[in-house]
Amino acid sequence: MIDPKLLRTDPDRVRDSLRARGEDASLVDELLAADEQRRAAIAGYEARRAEQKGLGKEVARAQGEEKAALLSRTRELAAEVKSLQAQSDQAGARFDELLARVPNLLLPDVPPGGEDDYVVLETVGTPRDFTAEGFEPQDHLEIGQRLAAIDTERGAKVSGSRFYFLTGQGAELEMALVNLAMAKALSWGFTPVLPPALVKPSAMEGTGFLGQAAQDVYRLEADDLYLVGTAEVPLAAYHSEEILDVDRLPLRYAGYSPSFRREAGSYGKDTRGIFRVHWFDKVEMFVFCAPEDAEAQHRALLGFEREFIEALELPYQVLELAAGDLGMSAARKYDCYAWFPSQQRYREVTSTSNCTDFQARRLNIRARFEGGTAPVATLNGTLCAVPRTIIALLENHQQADGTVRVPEALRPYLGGRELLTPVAR
RNA sequence: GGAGGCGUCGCCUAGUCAGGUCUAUGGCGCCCGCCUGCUAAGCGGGUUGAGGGCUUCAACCCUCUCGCGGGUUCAAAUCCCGCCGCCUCCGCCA
Repeated sequence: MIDPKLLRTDPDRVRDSLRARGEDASLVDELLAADEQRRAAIAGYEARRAEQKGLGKEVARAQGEEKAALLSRTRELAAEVKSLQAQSDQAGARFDELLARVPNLLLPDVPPGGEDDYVVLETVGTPRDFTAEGFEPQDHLEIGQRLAAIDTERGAKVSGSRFYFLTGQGAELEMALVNLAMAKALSWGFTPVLPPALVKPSAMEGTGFLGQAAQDVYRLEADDLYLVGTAEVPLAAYHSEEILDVDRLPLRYAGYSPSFRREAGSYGKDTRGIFRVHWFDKVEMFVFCAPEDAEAQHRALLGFEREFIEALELPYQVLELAAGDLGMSAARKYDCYAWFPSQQRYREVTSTSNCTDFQARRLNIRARFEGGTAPVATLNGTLCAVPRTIIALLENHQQADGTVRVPEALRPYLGGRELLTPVAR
């Protein structure tokens, strides 16, 4: 959530942020009205309650008739206090509910517009010219099937559409990618984490995934648990309700976990292969830091993502997303899009968000700064989303003879192998 | 799944049976000060967190906070109900 004090001190800033995201700014006026009601109700309750407590002490001291007289007075007061408390609770709940609907404030210079209004910050590397090499590039599914690495047919048989098995070299590839990613993260000072993939509603709510994104989340009705769509959720909630040691910030974690997404509303989109699936594994970076360090940490996360993509020798672009495409929690977001030869375009492989203090407020994660405790900033970034990374690898490094070249950085994690080779089935 | 025990302001702890100056005790740790060749000890004070009032700051004041949520009562750390977590034992299982 945003800082509720801002509503009173700088409501126009909140309005501007809502408008830039393409949302209705009248929410701010509703909130201001609700805030006033809430404050009045609380003040009324607190005054009466103080009176009641004072009388209570007199009752404790008094004896006999005096006590009986006091008791009859305080009985009336008790009823009044109870009703005032109910009013105050209700007004507070109304305010909280409205406040939870406000998305994070944008950072300066976030590009205006929606999904298509991203800004390409940089293009790195050059897509291969397969025509000049004299062969037609195949798409990842054909390559994956030839290598006996990807099996979507049996995925559909066992689990339904948008499911797959990684087998043989495909399974080895995931292990290699994850090990490379984790080794790099470790060298950068991240703490490796294997988090739970099922979380309570509070964790989902706190990370902002039960807002507009709720229809994309799997829920286990019988146990009131959610399947996480990213390790960001358990990693963020890891320190919920805690006051962190400011001297140990930034805290940086690299979580490896499965990710589950219903992909509601994407029917018919990216149906071939493993580009858009209901389940995949991912290594996710997560940072807790002081608010003033957040932008620097964000640039660092983007740098780590780029280093990983470059280690895999993939051509890519760095994008800054526009206001309307940030999601509820992010104040700024950078994506890396890798070149996909079969589609002749760049597609998303990583994404990093600066959530400033938005998630920390919801999850009650603070640190003791000079001048008191205050929410920290949280940031997240994809290090390796396995299926999309596999797609990019297979397609970009395929060769005319049907083999796939293994980039040098990955070889140590594949027993030194330089090539993935077709397997008869 | 069954039985029992436990959960108090950083850590430990008193208080819960017999509801009321509990405005939560004491110790450790930590912070500030005094004292002091230095250090230690000693002495004095402070030390849960949140929201609000006053507001330049500080001091001060109010409400909430004894795992969480309800209930009983004029009044709940204390009584009742539900839930969560931890520990011990039993059963089942990768």
